[in-house]
Amino acid sequence: MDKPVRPSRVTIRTVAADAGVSVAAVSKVLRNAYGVSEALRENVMQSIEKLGYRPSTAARGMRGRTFTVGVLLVGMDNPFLPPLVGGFKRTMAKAGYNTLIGVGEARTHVESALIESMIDMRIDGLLLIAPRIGGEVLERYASQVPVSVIGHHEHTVTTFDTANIDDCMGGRIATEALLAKGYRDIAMLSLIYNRRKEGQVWYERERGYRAAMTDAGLETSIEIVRIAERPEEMQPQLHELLARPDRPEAFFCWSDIHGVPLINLARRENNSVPGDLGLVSFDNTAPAALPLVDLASIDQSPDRLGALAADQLISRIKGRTDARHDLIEPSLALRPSY
Amino acid sequence: MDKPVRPSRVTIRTVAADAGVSVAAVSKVLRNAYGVSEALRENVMQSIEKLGYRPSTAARGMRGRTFTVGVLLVGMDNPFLPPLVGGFKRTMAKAGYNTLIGVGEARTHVESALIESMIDMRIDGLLLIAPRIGGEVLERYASQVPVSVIGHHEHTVTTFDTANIDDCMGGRIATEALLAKGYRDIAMLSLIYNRRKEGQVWYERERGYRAAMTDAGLETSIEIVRIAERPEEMQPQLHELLARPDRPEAFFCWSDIHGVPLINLARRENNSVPGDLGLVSFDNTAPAALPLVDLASIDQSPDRLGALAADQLISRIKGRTDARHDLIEPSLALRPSY
DNA sequence: GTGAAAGCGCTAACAC
DNA sequence: GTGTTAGCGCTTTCAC
Repeated sequence: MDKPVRPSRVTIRTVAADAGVSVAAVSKVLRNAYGVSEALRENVMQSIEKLGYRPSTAARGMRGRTFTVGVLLVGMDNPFLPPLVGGFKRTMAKAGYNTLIGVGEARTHVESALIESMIDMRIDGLLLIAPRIGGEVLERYASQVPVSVIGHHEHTVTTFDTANIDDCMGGRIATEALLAKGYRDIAMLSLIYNRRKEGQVWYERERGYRAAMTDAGLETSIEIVRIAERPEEMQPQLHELLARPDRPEAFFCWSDIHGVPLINLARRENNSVPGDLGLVSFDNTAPAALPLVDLASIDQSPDRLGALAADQLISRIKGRTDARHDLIEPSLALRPSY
Repeated sequence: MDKPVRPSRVTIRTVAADAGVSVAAVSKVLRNAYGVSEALRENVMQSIEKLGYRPSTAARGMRGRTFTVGVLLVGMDNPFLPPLVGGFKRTMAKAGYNTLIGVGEARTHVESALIESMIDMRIDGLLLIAPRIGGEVLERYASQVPVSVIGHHEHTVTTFDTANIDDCMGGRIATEALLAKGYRDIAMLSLIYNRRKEGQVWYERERGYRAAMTDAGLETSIEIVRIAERPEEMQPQLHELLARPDRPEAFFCWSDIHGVPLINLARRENNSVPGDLGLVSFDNTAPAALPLVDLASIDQSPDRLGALAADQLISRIKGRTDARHDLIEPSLALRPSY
């Protein structure tokens, strides 16, 4: 009474029997392998259709490919992710791959557990989006399965691929847009960090900001304000920032994660944006585009980025062993917030 | 050169050899089965630890449980989903289950393919969130794997479980909130549909709206405006609605999917909300809570809903065969939009 | 309490 | 061009 009753499964053997051929023949038809006559293929396909046969991914995983790839997300909350995953999925689907997603909840050990679990299911490839775990650990996983990483600049690594937008250039473009409007006292809103900053997207964006300020001869005005990521901590920090007597004229926000709450709070506290405050943000997510928000933001072409990572993964699954580290050019979604 | 080299895997046999016991013994320790001495268990655990052994989910799937469950999402865009999936994941994790997610892209055949793929991986259970496919097809899947469904009222079905908030009551609460403020000419914004309406959440919400209006003696004022879901089509329809000479005083929106764009557009076109227009929406997603939006919305307690579905699935995996159809009570997130 | 052995459904050599 | 067969890594009787 403890084991649910299931109708006995249609296996490759059922199909073989029905079509009057060997299991090897069926397997070959399934995998489009060479050495099957048109007649046999037709015959087998008919049986498959008739019996509603579907190969067991689990069993496949024990020998060859599962035709399934995994995606690891930090969390589901960032509205930047849906279009990215969409672009990835579509490209993988065209190549005949299924996509399964795991959510790491921004906790390192959950993330590792999920990655291992996917590897243990014998997925054929793995896309990691803004993983918390560092390069060395990633290399270990990359030795077990083809890996592509988005949101983590590792240009020297050879064991896995990376796809990113040029975050440094994005920071530069955003800052230069503010400079072109005449702002001079421009600060950047970035992230509080406790781990290594090299390779992090926000750090690259900081580099772009610094470069643009320096080129404009404003290195003395460079100021990076670090704000928490979790809403409860972020709000009071943003509030405090807006109340500063020496508040900068304008902010470049490393992400809409900070940018959208900031413009909301600023306007709510009767600052006109632009006017009292200039704001350019990063990621160009849906909330930034809401008419009541209307926040200028650097666009990452997330769908293209996802498709790019998919291309990398596909070619790596096919056998490529040298690394690709691709960058996409960012652009600014112009909106009247600065 | 076409096959990537992988270090040979640590299998159950490696562990058995290292610990000097049989594979059966290792398997039993792994599954906490009866009939293993404390000494043997200790011994095996040590080898597992030492070798960094992880059982292959794929191989497990061929015989027993995979300790993995699947979630099928319509799409990733709805900000209502992250907290729901979070609640589900956490409860499943406590029971020792991994959660993998598939995205159906609101297309029926993608959805079916994904469900079948997960079943073919031998997941132990399946959570379907607002599936496009109908009850009959769901029953077929439910015969292959334990299934729980959110966002689809099917109170009579016995082969799978459902977890929902009481959408009808939600519609009633929202409408009554508007009535209490003195609005009388209240319309509802709902969905254009081409498939069956029974069991759909928006239809349940419509029922609640109708009931509240009728109870208030306003059945003659009942009006349901149907709006498209895709942004490109939605925008002009909302615009047209706001421009109507006989525009109702207030709207109950079936979801923030319509509610958030509507309040944005209304204010952008210089309507004061509330004042010129009263608005109560449904789902209480993050964008509704933005200070510049500040839209009253029915809260579904998505985390509790996810946890509820997880409980259902766990008990069904354990062998329960009678159906559970649970409802959660909705509440109104009070905000000054009406 | 422990181990030997028979599969689970598939793929891929290899033989015919 | 087609079939035979040996596993893949695990679970699970059933002897001992």
